[in-house]
Parts: sequence; C-alpha cells; structure tokens
Amino acid sequence: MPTDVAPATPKYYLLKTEVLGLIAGLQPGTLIPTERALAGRYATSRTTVRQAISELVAEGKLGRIQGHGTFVAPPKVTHVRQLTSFSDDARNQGLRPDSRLVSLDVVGADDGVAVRLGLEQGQPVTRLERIRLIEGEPLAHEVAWLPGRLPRFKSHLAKAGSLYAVLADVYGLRVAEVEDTVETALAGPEDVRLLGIEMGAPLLVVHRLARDANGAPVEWTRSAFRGDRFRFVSRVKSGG
Amino acid sequence: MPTDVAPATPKYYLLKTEVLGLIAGLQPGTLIPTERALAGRYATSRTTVRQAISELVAEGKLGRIQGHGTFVAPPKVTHVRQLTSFSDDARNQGLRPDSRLVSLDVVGADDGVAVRLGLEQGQPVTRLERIRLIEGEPLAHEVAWLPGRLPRFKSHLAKAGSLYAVLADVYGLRVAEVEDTVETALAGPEDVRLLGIEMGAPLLVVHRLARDANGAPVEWTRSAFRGDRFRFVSRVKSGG
DNA sequence: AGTTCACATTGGCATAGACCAATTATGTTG
DNA sequence: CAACATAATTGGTCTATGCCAATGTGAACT
Repeated sequence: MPTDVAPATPKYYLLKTEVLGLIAGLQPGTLIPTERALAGRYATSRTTVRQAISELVAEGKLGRIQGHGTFVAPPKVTHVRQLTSFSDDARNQGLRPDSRLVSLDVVGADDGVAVRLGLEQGQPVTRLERIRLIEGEPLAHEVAWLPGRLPRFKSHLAKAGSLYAVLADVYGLRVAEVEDTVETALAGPEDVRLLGIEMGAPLLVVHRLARDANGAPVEWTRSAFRGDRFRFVSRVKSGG
Repeated sequence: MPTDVAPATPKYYLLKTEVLGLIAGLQPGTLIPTERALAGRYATSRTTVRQAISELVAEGKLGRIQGHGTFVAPPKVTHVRQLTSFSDDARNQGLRPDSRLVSLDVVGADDGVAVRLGLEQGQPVTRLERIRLIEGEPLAHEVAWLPGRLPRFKSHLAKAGSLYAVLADVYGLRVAEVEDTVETALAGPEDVRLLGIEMGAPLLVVHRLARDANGAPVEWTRSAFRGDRFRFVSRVKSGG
C-alpha cells in the first residue's frame, strides 16, 4: 500500500483550476456562470464553489457583485514606490492618479506616532487621511502623520495634489530617505467601506518612515493597498 | 426607517474580535479552546468558528495543527532586504538563517526566464531551488535562475552558504542593482507541502531581478514568503 | 413615455451534520 | 516496562439547505 502518496488535493482547489481554465483568454468584465450553476455543472455544493471563487477573487483574478454576478477581473496595477510620491509614481506609468481627502486635522501624537516621529506623546501632529485612486478606482487607504502644524496646509495640498511637492516647495521639507515595511493583512469592515472590497480580502499594508537629509523624520504613513489590484516595486542601486 | 445604517457586521467577524480578546497577553504556543467548544460557548456553528479562526491564522495571530489544536502564534519576523542576500540580511539582525537545497540543475530557459535574463529561449540557465529557514522554521520557497552554466557551483554553494558570496568570490559576478516586485498570493498545494502552511494562506511573492554594474542580468528569482510570519523592509536613500 | 412596485436572480451569511486525517491518550500484550 | 493496537480527540473537507441583501427585470399603473 502506498504510504508516501501526496495528500489528496481538495475538491475546491481542483474546481479553482477548472474555473481558471474557463476564464483564460476572456475579456475583463465577462460574467462567468453563477455559483449555483457551477455547483450543478461540477456536481458539488455551492459552499465548495464559493470557496474556490473566493480564492480567485482574493488573487485578483475574479471580481463579484452581489445581485449582479461574478466576472473576470482586470489585471493588476504595478506601482513603483521609491523616494517619490504616489501621484508621481503613477503618472510615470501613464496612469491617472487621484486622491480623495477623508480628513485633515491637527491632533496630539499617540504613542506609536510619537516614537516614529521622534516627538513626545501628545505633541501636535498633522494627520492626513486619504483614499488613493488609480484610473478612478480606489486602490489604497492612507493615513499620514507629519510633525507639528503646517499653516495653510489644506489649500496648498488642494492646489498641488502631491504631498511631497507641497512639503518641498512650501515648507522646505525634502525627503531624502525612506524606510518601507510591507506585510500582508486582511480587510476588516473599515477597509471594506473605504475601498469597496470584500471582507477578508488580502491587503498589502505599507508603513513608511521618511526622513530629510539630516535624518529628521518628515512623515510617518500607513497605507493599506488592495492586494488583488496592486503590485509593489522597489529599485535599489548600490552606492556608487 | 433607517436607510443609511452601516451594514451589519458579520457574526464571524464579531467572533474574531472575541477570540482576539481571549488570546491577548497569552504566551505563544498556548492552546485555545477547540472549535467545537467555541461553537458551543458562543452559540454558533463550527463553520462560523472556523471562518473566524481561519482569518486569525491568515493574519499570523493563531496557528493550528490537525489532531492537536489551535494555539497562539509567535510574532512576525521582520526581514530587511537590501542589496544583500537572504543569509546576510538575516545575520545582520541576529537571526539564524538556514537553507535547504531542493534541486539544482542546468535547464533550458523558458519564455519568462529568457526575457528577464536577456537570453534566447532554450539557452542554458542554472536553476537553483531552495527552502529558506529562519531559526529553523521554513519561511520561504525560492527559485533562482542564473544565466549559463556555473562550474562546480554546487560544492562552492555548499561551502559558502550565501549565493551572492559565491557569485562574487568565485565567479566575479557582483550585484550592483536589484528590482524587487512584491505582491500577494495564496498558498497552493506545493507551497503547503514545502512550507508546511495551510491551503489558501496569504503569501508575499517577491520577484527579484539583479544586475551587475554594467546592467547585465545576474539573477532572476521568485521567492514565496509566508505572509503570516514575515514582514519585508526596504530602505532607500536618495543619491547623494 | 415614464414611474412604481412586485418578483426573480445572484451573491453573502449562517446552520447542522457527516466523514476523513492526524495526533494523542489509553489499554492491552508480550 | 516497552511496544503495539485501539479508541478518543481535534482540525480538514464537503454536503445540503435556509434566509438575507443587492441588483435587475418586467408588468402594472399613471
């Protein structure tokens, strides 16, 4: 009797492969059969069909809308993130970036923010919360904390659009060095609301600490990118 | 009647919060109640309990072993990734890296590999497949393609351990520039087998193209890191 | 023609239960 | 006491089913 056989592949995974075959070559937006239809065709339960489709949605290969149907998703957006800003990065790729201001306040730094920005807890920081869009589609939820108060910040930002441009041109703050931390997370209710994604969808959460030429913190940001639509690129050259 | 009420939070998400409360402050490795016990305690079905726990596992907060139980997971490992190799990166943080050779062959370049390395399809490339471990724990599955044949490569690699060290010291290939692409993916059967993770677990998939000082490709690598145990850091300074 | 409203369709959430697979505990046997 | 067979425990997969929520359709009514 065989003892070292590979563990049986789950049925939902086989079904996943089937569906991948179904959608190969189809145009983004094309509707695929309904869950109930697939369950019938492949002689399985809707639960199993949903598990297969849920993973394909998480991988960015399918999308779905309640009451409407499940469809082939558009390809991922690649995003270069170096010393530049979101808007500059996007424009460099010929994409139309946009930004929706959610809130802008001066608040007291909490523990985590104070540590990153080298402040005492409670000192004033500017908190900027935005939704980032590419080609009109919400792609990331971003909260940035900047040390101190920035006079007339809101109007400057509205005019320039790019945070880094405003910091450099208006306030003389130039980013010379950044440290990005990338990890995975799963979408909770707030992410669902702000980004229009599914509960439990995978996110790429990026924390960025930007410093000026003297090493002084300029910006501490948490960005939650849709993992199904986004790809992060970083280029590094050796000093020379 | 209210029309703009927030959509009801799913029960499994509430349960997730409950379980997070349960494990707050517990030591890694501590067993939590069984799925059947939780279903009873919170008056819900095992299906719902499993959905909640599955997300906590995906987030790296819990782990589970069939036949044993579900337990509090150890914290994520932060991994700095610069121009250096996996082993150097890890050692710089005081972590004990290790590497398990899966296979090493000279093969004909397929389409994707040929494009990245600037070769014709079918030209010989060295294919190196390894499992990367930190503190004895499998953390990543890595496949590297290097242009051409590398004489006595296997023994050199076994001696030095670090790929980049061998390339530099033995073959005079020095990496001067890398481009990393990071995206999310879900674990399939092979990832499950090689990394000992769950089906559908989130992965951080990194593609790296490394070039020498002349811009010639030196290495094309696909690495699949466990998203539940791993955090990726990249530092960038402006050319000074 | 335009509006409204009921209904069908489709995905979202949850239940209850069954069986399998891996592990651990238990008890029996040599 | 050790080794082995057996049973109980626990997570892994799957089925069948019900109801809810969002969307789309079409008939009925102005």
